[in-house]
Amino acid sequence: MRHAVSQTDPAHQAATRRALLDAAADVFAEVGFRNATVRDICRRAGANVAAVNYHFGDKGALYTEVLTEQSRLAYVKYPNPVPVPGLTPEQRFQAFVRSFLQRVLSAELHARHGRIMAREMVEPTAALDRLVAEAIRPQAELLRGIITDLLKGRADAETTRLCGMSVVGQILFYCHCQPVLTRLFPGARFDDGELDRLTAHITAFSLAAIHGLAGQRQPADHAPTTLPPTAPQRRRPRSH
Amino acid sequence: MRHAVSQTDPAHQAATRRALLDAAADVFAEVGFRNATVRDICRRAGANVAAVNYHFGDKGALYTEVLTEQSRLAYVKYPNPVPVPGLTPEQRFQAFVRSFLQRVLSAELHARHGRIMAREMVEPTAALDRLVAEAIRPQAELLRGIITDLLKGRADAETTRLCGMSVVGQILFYCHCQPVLTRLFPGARFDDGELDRLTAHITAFSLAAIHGLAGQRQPADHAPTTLPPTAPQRRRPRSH
DNA sequence: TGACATTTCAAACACGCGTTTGAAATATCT
DNA sequence: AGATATTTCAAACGCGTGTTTGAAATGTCA
Repeated sequence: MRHAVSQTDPAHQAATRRALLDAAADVFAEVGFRNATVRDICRRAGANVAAVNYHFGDKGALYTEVLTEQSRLAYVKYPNPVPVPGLTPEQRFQAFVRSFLQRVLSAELHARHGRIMAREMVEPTAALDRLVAEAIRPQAELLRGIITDLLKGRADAETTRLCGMSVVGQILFYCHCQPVLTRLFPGARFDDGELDRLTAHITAFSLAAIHGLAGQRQPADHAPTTLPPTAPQRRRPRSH
Repeated sequence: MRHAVSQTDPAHQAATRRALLDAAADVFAEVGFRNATVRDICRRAGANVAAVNYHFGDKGALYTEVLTEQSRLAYVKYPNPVPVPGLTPEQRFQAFVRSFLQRVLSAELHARHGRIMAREMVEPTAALDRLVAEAIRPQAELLRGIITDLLKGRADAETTRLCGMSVVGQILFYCHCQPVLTRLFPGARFDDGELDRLTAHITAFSLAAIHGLAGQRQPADHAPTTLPPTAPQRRRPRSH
């Protein structure tokens, strides 16, 4: 080593940028875009107030970058189920619910993705359009395909769509209404520590509903409640 | 008549107060508490900037009053189903879903209640504790009772609770995720114009699910999809 | 070493916010 | 009519915000 890394060398520059992104993700998840202050973000990142404007242009550009990165991180860590040929629609459905809940509730990701998304839905910013196009719509299409298979052609497109929203509504509930839930059931937890329980319930509830709407008999247990999570979870490489 | 009502007479004072409450309800529903400005509220109410502080003390007290009033208005206009002895649990369930959707989506109430509640859940203010105690908890208890009857004692308390959250999650979805829905399905509407369709779907979906979890055969149609709304809708008297 | 580029920093700027103020306007009461 | 209380209003205050600025610090390279 030649000398200690000083404040203005490239390594430290990248570190400042990274620290800002991390601090901003926390702050935006905690209080939302409008209520977040640049001063708070910089303080947590150990940087000067002017750092955000220097590295990202303005507060809005920083938010967009945080949104994109957190979404990407969530999908990399908890990807959607890959369409393995042998799986039944019921198994694909359970895997879909589980990975969705993980992305939204994951403690390891500080539930950042879910919290930021919840705020973005109730109080959209300019970034929502891109988010819908790149993340939400593919997700909706994936679910629609699974539900179409589950219904075995016994329901029209409108019913299929409504079923999809019933499923997503159940999942997002634990993310959107967390403050109410903690007050309503002070002892209970509704985070990713309860992931298995929540996955099992939403899957059982929804499959019973969809099978019922399809006019089928309720099959006893062709949807195993235990299933390898979603896919081999690889960490993405550190480089960018 | 003696003379035109002037600015400082008691009638006009009450009118100013009322105009502030109305304008504030709109603004809080549109942009939330923190993003709402006293100046905007006063401008819409046709009042001076100082009017809020004079009539309510401060912005927070105005918000509390708006929250209370909008909640009361929603429940007065769309009350919970009264427990008529002759009704089946399925009928009570449908009535519960319908009145809940009405309160949250009602165009006549400008969807104020639903929008304000959605914001309060994602970004709670000091008023949330009282709201949970006075409005949300009784609502949860009512639903719990109906679901307990539907399950006919064939599920434990935990499952009952999870079923309740599945139902509420489906309902609130149309309120919380409106911005996403309009982008995802540009042609479709998810407001109280679709009340009958949404009520029918959520009821059918949830009853099929609950009956399935209770291990029952799926009864063909003991839950009529048409039902007198909730209760005779009386307007509350104008006096206060 | 000296010229140049990059990054950091303390300080300040411009603006919008909730709130306060003191006077003006009007109604009420004797 | 005169005194008093209530309500409205324009103006201002104090503060926090996102952003800008110009200099200082540090790196690179000839």
